[in-house]
Amino acid sequence: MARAAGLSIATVSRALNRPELLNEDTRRIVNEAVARLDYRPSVAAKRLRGNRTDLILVVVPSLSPFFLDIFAGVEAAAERAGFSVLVGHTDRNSARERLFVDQVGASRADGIILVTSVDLPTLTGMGWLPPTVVALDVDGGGGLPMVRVDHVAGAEDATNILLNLGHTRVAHILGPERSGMTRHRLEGYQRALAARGLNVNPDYCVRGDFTVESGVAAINALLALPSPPTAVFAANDQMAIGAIRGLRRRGLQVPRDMSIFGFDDERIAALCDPPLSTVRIPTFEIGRTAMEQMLRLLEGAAMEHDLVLPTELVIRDTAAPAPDRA
Amino acid sequence: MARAAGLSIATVSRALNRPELLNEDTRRIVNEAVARLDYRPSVAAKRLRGNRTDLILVVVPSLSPFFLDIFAGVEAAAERAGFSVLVGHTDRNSARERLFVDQVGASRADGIILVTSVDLPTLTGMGWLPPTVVALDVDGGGGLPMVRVDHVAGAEDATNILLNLGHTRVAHILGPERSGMTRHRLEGYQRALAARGLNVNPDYCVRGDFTVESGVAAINALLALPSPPTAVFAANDQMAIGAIRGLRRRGLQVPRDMSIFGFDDERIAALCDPPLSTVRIPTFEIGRTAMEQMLRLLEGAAMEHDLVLPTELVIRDTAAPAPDRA
DNA sequence: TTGAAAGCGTTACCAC
DNA sequence: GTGGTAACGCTTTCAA
Repeated sequence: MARAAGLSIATVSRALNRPELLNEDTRRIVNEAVARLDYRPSVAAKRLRGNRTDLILVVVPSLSPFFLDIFAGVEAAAERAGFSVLVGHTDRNSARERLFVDQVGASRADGIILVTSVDLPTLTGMGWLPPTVVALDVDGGGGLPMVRVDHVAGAEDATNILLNLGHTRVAHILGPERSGMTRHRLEGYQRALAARGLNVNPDYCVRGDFTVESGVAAINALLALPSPPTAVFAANDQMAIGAIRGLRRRGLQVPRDMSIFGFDDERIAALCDPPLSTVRIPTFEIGRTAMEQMLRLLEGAAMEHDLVLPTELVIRDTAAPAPDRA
Repeated sequence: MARAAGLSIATVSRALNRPELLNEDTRRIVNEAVARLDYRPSVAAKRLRGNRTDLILVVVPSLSPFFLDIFAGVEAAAERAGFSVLVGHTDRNSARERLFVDQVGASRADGIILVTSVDLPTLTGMGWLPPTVVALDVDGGGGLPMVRVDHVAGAEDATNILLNLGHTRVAHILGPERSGMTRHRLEGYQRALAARGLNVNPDYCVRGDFTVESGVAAINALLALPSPPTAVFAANDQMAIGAIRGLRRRGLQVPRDMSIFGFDDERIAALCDPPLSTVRIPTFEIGRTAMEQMLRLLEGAAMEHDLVLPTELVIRDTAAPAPDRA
């Protein structure tokens, strides 16, 4: 103990936390002793008293690059506030999710940020919940603080780009059934068409499952139509890339023969050939905002309980004017 | 406090930690009380006594997808041992790295896994160091426990594949200067050639900087040679993809007109067109092994101080027999 | 088999 | 301004 400094234990504590209360001399003495003994306050003891850990647990369903930027955002905001970030992933397993929540219950962390909860209803049904913020879930719910993104508006924007380029036959490759994301993105597509008085041709809505292969299959189905589209909005980048690949295999070029738009702005979108026009989800900002919400929650400050962040169009090289306009 | 269970504080503690010492009845009483009060032991208090946090800090230079699998490996091993994982990134900033090390010094975590240290020499020069494992650094050093990967052997294997396909004019696109990784991969390339009695044509070694663009530039330089190579081993996937792209722009096809080999097996390698043959770095295993080393370090158990993991060839579609053999 | 009590390193309250 | 001390919630001797 730093009482080898010849001073009382209380004084040392003050010197470290509220130096302004002390004599300059005493302060100096303490500082010297600290330096001499290479003394570091025990975080554990501080926690025992303060009942806080300055730790936030971020739980993701899977460790995909997509969540990396979210994490980066959380970390940025956390660091500024003196928090560190614990990471866990649930493997989309609801039991694991509950386990993590319990960890926080056991005061291993001050709060938990759930990036896309696996099973929100069960969670909110569990009597007590630690301070929780849900990020990126499509559907609101549970009355927990949320940070989300407007998939409908994003899809509408993307479709509008295609429409503004003069395309009138614009198809949509949907995501898997029963996914809220799929539903929202489809809705955005429909809205954009409706706003122009165009009606949705059911043949132009083909189902995929978010994989590259399903994109290839979808474009083949579209091409087999008596009157194929001239532009395609895919519900994610992978399927958009599949579409481009399918087109290329038939000797068709993007965007000369067909315009393509994706969604997500995954890393590969910028790297593929040609670079894909797509819709960016503000991942970093979602992470940052979620952490900021957490800080407010922890302080008991007033807060907006459902924050919706806008997406952003990323125009690259896969969308060109419609052929009759070119 | 669970002394509402009518028992002494010590008994409760025992019931939770060493139930075998107790009467079955008492044990039951405690369990009931625990359930009734939804009691959770305070981690903070436990730590104060035990002087450990059951936390491991993983520090990466940047938040790239590459480190994701490493993290997954660390987490897998950590979870099994009852540890949680804290994540930090240094932005390649040596001061930040020292900061994280200090965090551990302040007993916020029991140990630190440095995934590619920014500044190992400074660190080892800092008098005291917390339990530290270094993962993925190319050069050994500092006497710290290391988990590494054999870049030389990986590069040699890749080059040998090309050589075995009958190519005699095999070029290499190097990474940036002053990178240990670049040096090792170049060495592997040279070794493979030397083993066949081939000598290294300096024109066939062109410098890149690990970006797609530099790959395009490199392939252009190679193609401009009086006698261009028929196969290219690029020091990473990005440059390999750049090479493929450059080739395609000139109407050349891979692997028909040129064989290409990458290094790293990034996600994009499987997704690009055609899927890239490359060398996989066992990222998950590196993470797991590093954490296992950490566990040994913490226990003071005997351990190998420099573990080198093998790379793995991933044969996809970008390498074909040499033209005169086809 | 169980209970009492010391001690872990802080902070915060109250005296001096 | 500074020192004494209780309290935080646990583990771990030591006694009973």
